[in-house]
Amino acid sequence: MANKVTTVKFDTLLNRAVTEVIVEQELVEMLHSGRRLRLKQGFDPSCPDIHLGHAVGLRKLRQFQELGHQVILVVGDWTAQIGDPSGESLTRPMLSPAEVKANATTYMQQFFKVVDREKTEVRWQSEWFDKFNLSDVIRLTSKFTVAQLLAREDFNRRYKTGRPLALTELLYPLLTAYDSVIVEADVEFGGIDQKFNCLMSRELQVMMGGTPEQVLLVPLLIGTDGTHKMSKSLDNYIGVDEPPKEMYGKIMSLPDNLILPYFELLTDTTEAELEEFKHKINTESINPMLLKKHLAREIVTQFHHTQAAQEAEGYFIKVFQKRDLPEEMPIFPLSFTTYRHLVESSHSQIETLQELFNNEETHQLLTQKKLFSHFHKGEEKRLSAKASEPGQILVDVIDLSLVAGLIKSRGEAKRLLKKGAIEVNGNKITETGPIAIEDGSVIRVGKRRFLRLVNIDN
RNA sequence: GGAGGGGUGGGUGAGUGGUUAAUACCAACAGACUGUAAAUCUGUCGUCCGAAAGGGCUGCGCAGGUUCGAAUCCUGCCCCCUCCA
Repeated sequence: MANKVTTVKFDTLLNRAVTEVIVEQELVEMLHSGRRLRLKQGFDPSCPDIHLGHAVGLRKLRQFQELGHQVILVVGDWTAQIGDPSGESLTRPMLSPAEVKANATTYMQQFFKVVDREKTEVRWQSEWFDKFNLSDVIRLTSKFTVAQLLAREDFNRRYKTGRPLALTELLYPLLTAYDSVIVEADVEFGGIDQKFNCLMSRELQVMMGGTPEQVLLVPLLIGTDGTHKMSKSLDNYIGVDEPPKEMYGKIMSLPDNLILPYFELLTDTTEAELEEFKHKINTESINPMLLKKHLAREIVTQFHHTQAAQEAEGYFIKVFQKRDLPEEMPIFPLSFTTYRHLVESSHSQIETLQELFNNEETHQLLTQKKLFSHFHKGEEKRLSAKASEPGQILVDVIDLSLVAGLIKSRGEAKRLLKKGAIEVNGNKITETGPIAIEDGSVIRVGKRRFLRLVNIDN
């Protein structure tokens, strides 16, 4: 346990991927005491997805666990109803208990990809807040002043700039502070943006006759846009639950200047290696792309496994660097026979179609219906099935792409067409109109959108 | 209770009766380039018809109204902010 641990280890523990420790000296003493510490980590179940930004703190938790300490995961099923004030979205719908529960399950499944389940205790706010009555609320709120709460930077900014600030939002820090009191937290973990809340916890703990928790704040991770902190609302995040290929690709799309911070905050790369990477980048003695691939492998391995990382890399090289087709892609199933039949007899009924495709998935069924109804609209749109070779059908690729959801609108399709962004079996398409398609033909839009047509008659 | 300000496309935010499908920026998408889904450059960015020129439709909190014509004016409603009490 803690007594075996050297000061050198503490140094990394308290410095790498850490912005601030309050109060560092006290935390060091605690760590040396040999006591099993209670590490509090809260989460808001209205937003159950964990991304790499969260992972920075969770990795830190994990490191503490490896020294034998205990994590207390507090499920904010009450604070979820208020909404995290930093989100600035007032109109967050209140979640039903069932939704909260479902979200919590999702969250934990991701949470335990990083944190050791064995050394984690899960507590729900409702354990204590369900019993709260008005006098409890008054007792709690009377301990703080408005000025104190407005000291929080984002409250203050919103107040000053005339943006909405709900009364309940001011309650948020008080409730999370109360959590700390109940779970008897020794150390609270959070991003630097949680600093205010954590400090409130300390104050309240003292007011209620306890010892103030120590606070360990980790830096905010910059998102894929390269400027803002990673967050779901900005859609610049990489989820820990994303498929390997997606995760790998998103990391490759990071601006090059994020390579080092990501290595530092999200991997176990040694300090020496970090220095080496830094040197190589500064002297331009390595193509940043290679380092980024290394980073992507590391991270995908961490959240999936080595093989997945290799496959993702293979995919990346094949599809994006070489611009080949991927081995697997979405499939558009279509009965060629039926297709011909319907195209030839323009008066076929949609109902007939429904019957024909009854065994297909609903979604596909719908899209196929649309495809055919489109052809039925105008005479000139009718295609001559006879003109095509056996084993082929004539299809307007644009229509097909629209139906399949590959392209959003006809307008977009036209624009893409003009730029040569659409290809079929490797040949660029430059105008609308029917094209001979066979079983297994591939439609590609841009670099990333693919569709393989499959004849279900075979 | 009183006085005033405001709600615009995914986001920020211009626009106060026609030249506005709506400035700008961001995001997004595509193309070129590239050993990166980096960077850079170029273009696109409501939707439908059309090869195109062009033409429909929908659209500026919600519902009505005035007008040849409304994001812009009027009425009611909903929501937000500020000050006074």
